[in-house]
Amino acid sequence: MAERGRVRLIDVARAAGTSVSTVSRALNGSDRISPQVVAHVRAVADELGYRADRRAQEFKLGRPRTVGVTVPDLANPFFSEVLKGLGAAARADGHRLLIGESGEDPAEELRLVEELADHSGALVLCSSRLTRAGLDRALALPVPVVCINRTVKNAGVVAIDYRAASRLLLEHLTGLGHRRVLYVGGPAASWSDAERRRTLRRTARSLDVTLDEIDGGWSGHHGYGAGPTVLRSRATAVITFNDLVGVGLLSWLHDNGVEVPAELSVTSYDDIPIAAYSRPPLTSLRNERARLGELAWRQLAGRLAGEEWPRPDLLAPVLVVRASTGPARRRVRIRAH
Amino acid sequence: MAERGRVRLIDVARAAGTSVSTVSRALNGSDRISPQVVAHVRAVADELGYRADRRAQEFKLGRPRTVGVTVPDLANPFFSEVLKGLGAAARADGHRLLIGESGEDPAEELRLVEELADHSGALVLCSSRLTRAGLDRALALPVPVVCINRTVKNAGVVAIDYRAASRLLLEHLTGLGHRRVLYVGGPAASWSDAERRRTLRRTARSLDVTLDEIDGGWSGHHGYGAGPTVLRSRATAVITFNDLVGVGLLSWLHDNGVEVPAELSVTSYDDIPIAAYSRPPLTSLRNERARLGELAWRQLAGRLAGEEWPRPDLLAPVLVVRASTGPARRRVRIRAH
DNA sequence: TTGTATGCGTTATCAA
DNA sequence: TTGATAACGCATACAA
Repeated sequence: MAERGRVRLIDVARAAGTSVSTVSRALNGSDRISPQVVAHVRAVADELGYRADRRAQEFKLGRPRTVGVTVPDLANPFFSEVLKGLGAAARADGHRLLIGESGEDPAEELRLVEELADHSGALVLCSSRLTRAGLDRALALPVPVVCINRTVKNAGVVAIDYRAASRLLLEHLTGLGHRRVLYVGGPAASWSDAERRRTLRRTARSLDVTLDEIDGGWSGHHGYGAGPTVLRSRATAVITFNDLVGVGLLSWLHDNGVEVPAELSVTSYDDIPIAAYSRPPLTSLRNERARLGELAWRQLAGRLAGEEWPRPDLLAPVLVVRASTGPARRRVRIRAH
Repeated sequence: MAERGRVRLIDVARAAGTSVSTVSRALNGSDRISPQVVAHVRAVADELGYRADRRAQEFKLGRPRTVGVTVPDLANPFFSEVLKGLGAAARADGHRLLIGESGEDPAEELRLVEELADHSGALVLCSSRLTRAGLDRALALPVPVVCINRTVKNAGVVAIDYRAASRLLLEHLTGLGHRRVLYVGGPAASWSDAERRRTLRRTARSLDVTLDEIDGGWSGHHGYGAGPTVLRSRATAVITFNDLVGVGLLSWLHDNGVEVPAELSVTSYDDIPIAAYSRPPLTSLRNERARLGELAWRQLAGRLAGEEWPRPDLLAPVLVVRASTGPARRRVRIRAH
C-alpha cells in the first residue's frame, strides 16, 4: 500500500465508529475524553497501522519544527562538528536539520537561505560568506536567524573568541622566542579569516611581533601550495588558517627537508582530531565546535519562545601545545629553491 | 511584519482586483491566461512582497521534495563527501536534504529513519547500522529507500565494489613480497567492515596470503590504540579500515620508532584528502564518494518517476600508491614492549 | 479567459 | 464528553 492507500484520521474514525475529533483527541492525549474511548481508538488505530501525517500536522499547527542550516563546505571537519552539536540539541527539542551547502559561494548561499527559510522555522548560518546586502536580506526573512562565527546586529550570534585565540597563539610563540611570524590565510569571503587577521595584527603590535600575511585557503592542498612562499619568508614561526592547511604545509616542509620545529614552528586554529596524529603533532587552538552548534540552538529556542536575542556567546579556545612548535632558531637560513 | 502578517494569495487577489485562482495561474505560468493580467498580477504581487508559502504548496501538491538522509557520523569525512554529491544532485532537481545522524547506534537510526520518513519523499541510508529487522521496517515505509554501502533487496543499492578493492590492495602487497597481512577492523555494526573482511579473506586465500584480523574502529584514536597489537603480530603489512585509522596507526608507529614502510607497510581504504599529507603519505583506495551520493539520487529520481529499481551501482575504487607501502622485510623482528 | 468551490490531513472552535 | 465544521494556504476541476 503505497502513498495513496495511506490510513488517515477519518479511516480510523470510521473503523472506530466515532468522529475525527475524538480520534484526534484520543491520540494526542487530550484530557477531556473518557479513558475507554481512548483505549478503543488507540487499539483501532494500531490495528489499522495508522501513522499521523506529520506534515499535515505541522502545516495546521503553524511553524515547521525544522532548522535550516547553511555551511560553506560539508567536507570541512569544523562544520561537521558544528552540525553535530546543533543537530543533537535541536533534535532533543523535537526539531530536524535541513542542511544546505553553499560551496563557499555568496550568491549560492543567498539562494540557499531563501529556499531553506521556506521550509524552516529557524535558520543557522555557519561562517556565512554572504555579502552585507545578502545578510540584510536573510535577516529580513520571517524566521529567526543565528550566525555562527560572524557578528551581526538583530540576529543571534555565537562565535569563537578570536581575540583570545590570537593572543594565546602569539604569546605561546613569543614565549619560545619567536619575533617574526607568518600567517597563512583562509578563504577570501571568510569572516573568520578576517577576524583572525585583525586580532593577530592587533596582538602582534602589542607584543612587538612582526606579522606577515599571505593568502591561502581551507584545505591541505592550500597548505602544501604555500610551502615555497613560507620558506622564502623570514618568519621563524607560521600560523595557518586551520589544521588542514597546517598539515598540508607540514607535508611540504617534510618533502623539502625543513625540520619542524627545529627550523620552523607551525601552529594553527581549530584542533580537529587529525591534528594530534600529524607528523609532528600540531600545536593548535582547541575550540568546542559542537558547543557552537548547541548554543546556536539555545539562542533560537529562546527566541522562538518570544525572548529577545541574548548577548553574543563567545567561546574561548584552549591552546593545545604539541610538537610542531619549539624555540625560535637564531638565524633564518635562506635557501635557494 | 513577522510570521503573522504574511502576505497570502488572497491578499494579492484582493489588491489586484481579481481571484485567487487567477493569481495562482498568473504566478505559476499557466497558459490559459491573458498576458496583461499576468503582468498586472505580477506587479501587484511584487509590490506587496508576496512569497508563496512553499510548505502549503507542497502540502497541497503531495509528496515533499525533501530527501531524508541518515549517516552514522557527520564528522567522518567519508560521509561528508557522500552528502556533498547527494545534496548537489538532489538540489539540481529541486530537492532538499533533511539530515540525521545516528551516532553509530542502530536503535537511534531506526527512530531517525521513521522521523525522516514523515517529512521526506525519499530516503537514503548511508552505511546503515540497522539490524535486519530494522531494515525491514525502514523498507516498509511509504517512501522509496536507497542504501549506500549495504546490499538489500527491494531497495536501491549503491556501493563500493569491495571485492575489487580488496583484490587491488592484496595484489599490491603480494607484488611487494608480503605474505602475512593484518587487517585492523572498523565499527562493529558496519556492513562495510564485514564486507571488507569477507572479501579480504577470500582474496587472501586465493593469493595464498595469511590474513589476521583485529577489531578497531573508525577514528585516528582507534588506529593509535591498535599500535601495540599491530607490533606484536607477525604481519609485514597492515590494512586499516580507513585512512583515519591508518593515520592514527602511523602516528603510533612513529612514536615507537617503527619505520614505515621499511619495517612495516601500511595501507587503507577511502583515500580521504588527509591521506596524501600524512607522514609518510598513505597508500589508499580512492573511491568516488561524492558519486555514491549522486548515483543514490539518480536511483531515487528514477524510482519516483515510476521505474523499477535498477541493478545495484557498484563503484570500482582505484589504488593510489604512496610512500607507506614498500617491499616486505625479510625477517619479522619481535620487539619487547 | 476567469471565478467559485472543493480538498489536501490535521487541529481547534463551538454547539450539542 | 462528544461531534460537526471551519480553518491552515494553496492548486485545480468545474462552471460560467
